[in-house]
Amino acid sequence: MSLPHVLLGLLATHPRTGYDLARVIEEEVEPVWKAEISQIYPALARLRREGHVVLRVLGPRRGPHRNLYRVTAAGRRELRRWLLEAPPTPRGRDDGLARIAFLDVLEVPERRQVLRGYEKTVADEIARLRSAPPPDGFRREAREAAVEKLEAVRRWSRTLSGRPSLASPSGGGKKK
Amino acid sequence: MSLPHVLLGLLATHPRTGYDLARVIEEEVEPVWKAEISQIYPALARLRREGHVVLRVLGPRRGPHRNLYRVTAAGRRELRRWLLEAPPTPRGRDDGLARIAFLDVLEVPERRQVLRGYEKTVADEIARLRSAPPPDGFRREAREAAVEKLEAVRRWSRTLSGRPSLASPSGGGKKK
DNA sequence: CTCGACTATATCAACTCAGATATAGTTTTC
DNA sequence: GAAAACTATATCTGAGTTGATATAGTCGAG
Repeated sequence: MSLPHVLLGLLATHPRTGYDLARVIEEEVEPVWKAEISQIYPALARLRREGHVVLRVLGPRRGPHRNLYRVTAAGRRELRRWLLEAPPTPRGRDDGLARIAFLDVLEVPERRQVLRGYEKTVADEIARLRSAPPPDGFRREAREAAVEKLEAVRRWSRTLSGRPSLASPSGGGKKK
Repeated sequence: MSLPHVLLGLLATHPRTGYDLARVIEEEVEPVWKAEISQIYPALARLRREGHVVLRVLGPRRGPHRNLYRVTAAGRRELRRWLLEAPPTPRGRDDGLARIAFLDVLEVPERRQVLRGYEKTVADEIARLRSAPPPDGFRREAREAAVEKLEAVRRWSRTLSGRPSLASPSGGGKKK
């Protein structure tokens, strides 16, 4: 439900084409929200139907023709409304942690292997985000927050791996 | 792509009905993975078609009849395969942070308001997870990792709110 | 004894999301 | 000058996800 609002947010500073939006999302808002180009075109069409954006067709200066989208006053109102609305509780979906949750079914050496794999995935993503040029404004802040989340799970994962034995979970304690 | 594997993971310890699975997911694996009951029934049917679980119908001891699902050897193999597979890079989707990313379009007092709302959502979720009884085994570890993520964004958000002015992002610096 | 809560299965419509494919002009590289 | 890479729009299939609704038996409260 947030993709249309992300698009409105990006269009709020200056008008862009669908293709531009896809690039900006990938480069600047990615850890916080992502979308395939195939998702963006229908979303823009819908925003247009709802009167939140208007479209101007540009003659092909270079390359094929471009559809330039611009936010309307109604679009800005809708963006404000969404921003001030309370966010839903965070989506509970993390493929890496889901694997960790069922580590009991594996033997101890395999548990270590899974943890190493998880740490690598997280570390790679942190590296990718750190090496990319930081976006402007609060998009930069949001990205930093995303990095903080990743750093937190990395620290946690290292602590778990470093435990003398992964034989039994929760540090071996079984005080129920 | 992970829901079937989460179901296999839960069924690995003992057989359960679809309804049981929904309850366990909600209570124990929620911050890491979640699913509506309407998603679980078709997923079980598919696991059954694939030979990863088998079904036994129980006569209605109390209430309506129950369909009890049990993992097969093939199901355990599939679970192991998934566990040892490298996890995909974490899903980039966070409704709360998405709002933060576009804070520039608001006036400073409204920015504070949004941040307070975000902090409240995060704090509530942390409280909810802390107050719930901790699950067994690595499910507990996974939940703790999820809490660590939330704590990280909470710390980050408080730092941002505490800045003398939210007038310009990135601490007011504009070194491009 | 009726009402509401709980257990339990199941389906449906709508929407979101991912990946592939099609088309086509422009620019860059060898 | 041909091939590859880039800009740009668009559609389609399939899978994932949500929320609503239907059915029906049991149990406890009033």
